[in-house]
Amino acid sequence: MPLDLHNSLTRRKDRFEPLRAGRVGLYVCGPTVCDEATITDARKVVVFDLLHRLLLRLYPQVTCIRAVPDLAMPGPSHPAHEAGHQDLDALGILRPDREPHASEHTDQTIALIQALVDAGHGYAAAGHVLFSVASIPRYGQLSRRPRGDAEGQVRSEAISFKRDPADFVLWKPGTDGRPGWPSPWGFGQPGWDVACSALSHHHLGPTFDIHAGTVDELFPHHENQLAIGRCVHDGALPARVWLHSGLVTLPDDVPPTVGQLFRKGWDAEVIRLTLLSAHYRQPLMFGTDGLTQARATLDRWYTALRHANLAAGGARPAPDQAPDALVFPTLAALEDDLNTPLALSHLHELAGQLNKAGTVAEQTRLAAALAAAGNLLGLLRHQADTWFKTGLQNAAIETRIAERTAARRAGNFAEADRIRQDLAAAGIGLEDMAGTTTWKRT
RNA sequence: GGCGCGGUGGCAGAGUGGUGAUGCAGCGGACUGCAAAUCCGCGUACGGCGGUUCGAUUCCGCCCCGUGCCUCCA
Repeated sequence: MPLDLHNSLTRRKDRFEPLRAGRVGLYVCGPTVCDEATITDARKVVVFDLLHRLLLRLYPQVTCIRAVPDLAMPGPSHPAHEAGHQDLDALGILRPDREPHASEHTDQTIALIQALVDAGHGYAAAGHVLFSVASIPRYGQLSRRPRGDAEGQVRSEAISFKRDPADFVLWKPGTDGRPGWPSPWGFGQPGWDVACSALSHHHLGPTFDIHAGTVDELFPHHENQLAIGRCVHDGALPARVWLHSGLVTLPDDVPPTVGQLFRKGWDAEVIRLTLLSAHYRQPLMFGTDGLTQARATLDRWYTALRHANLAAGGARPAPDQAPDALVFPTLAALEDDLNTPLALSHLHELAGQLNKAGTVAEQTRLAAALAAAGNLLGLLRHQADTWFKTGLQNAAIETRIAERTAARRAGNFAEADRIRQDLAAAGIGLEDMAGTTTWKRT
């Protein structure tokens, strides 16, 4: 089962081959969970979590590193980090193998800067250390940006000690109030780009498989990491595949953080599905309409699963027993550059088949397959009945339903409808099945 | 201005050089005490103008619109 990924370096979809057979290193770059997670952060994290899960399924040994660039507010115990973690865990994110903090790798970062200086790629000037883009043959390879464009030169006058306007900061002198560290070049702090390079180098080595981030980081951040990486490994690329996820547009009707969405009552799976409803490289409009539609979609799938449970006398679907052939189309869609919209269409296909299934055995197979396919995406992790009943006063509702059932049996439909209406007003919808009545929040 | 990315039916959103996914909404039907759920059926969608081609939504050029980056900031 081949995996194809769109590589920003080649600007094509390429067949993925691990550098070392069976072992994959994944580095997720950029600002993550330094504060309460924003929707934009969440998209990146969810998308590359999906990739992480997929890699785990395809390769025996996967190392996922998610960098935390906390130079501005150092320390893994920063309270904001924990809040971010809680939200991300709730979204069903697999914890990366390590989440190195830039603030805890300043020794490695300084060593890396020193190595660059020693090799003639970095130079000190006015308390800074700068990377000399002229010292490598192909700066700009990733972003394909023409060198020396007019405006860049104008802006660079502010830092006139640069040898080349495109040179970027490896170390900068300390400023009052900001965290800093001692170094051979004085007290100060590392540039963001080298810090990330040091993290990936330290945890995954000089060359690893996949470097992932958002498009807005492509230039200059990733370009600079690429340049640094080349210098410490004889010109070889630090990562073979560079992935970029698209940005999120937030309409005014939606709060900017995941935590706020939770507080407004949006379920984690609804948020996750909304984030996966567009292909990861496409721009995503994250609005209430999208959330509403995602919830309707999950309701449809959970309804199918619930009916199958009922038919099977309460048995839950067993995703691990799903026939491979039924799950395969979903997996294949994900292996094709994480084509989540296509994968989701396969879930709909499974749900449709499940709804039409004639026998309990068939329903069991299809329910297992639907759950398994959903799990590939980190979805459908709840028990179906729970999905519809979360947070509600079950006992009281069951009593009312029993009263209504009695009324129906007695032919007192006026009373039955009154109870239905009462419950509907309380946000409870009733569903009369063959021999029983189920309910759900609406 | 430079370098990118995108514009698909009412909405969301894949995909493809030639039988036009999928979901939501809508319309018609089946089922139902009513309803819900479900099932069946229904839609001449590919920003504009040219070009290549037997044939383009899909390839090329130009234009329009939207959006991202253009540096040391996390």
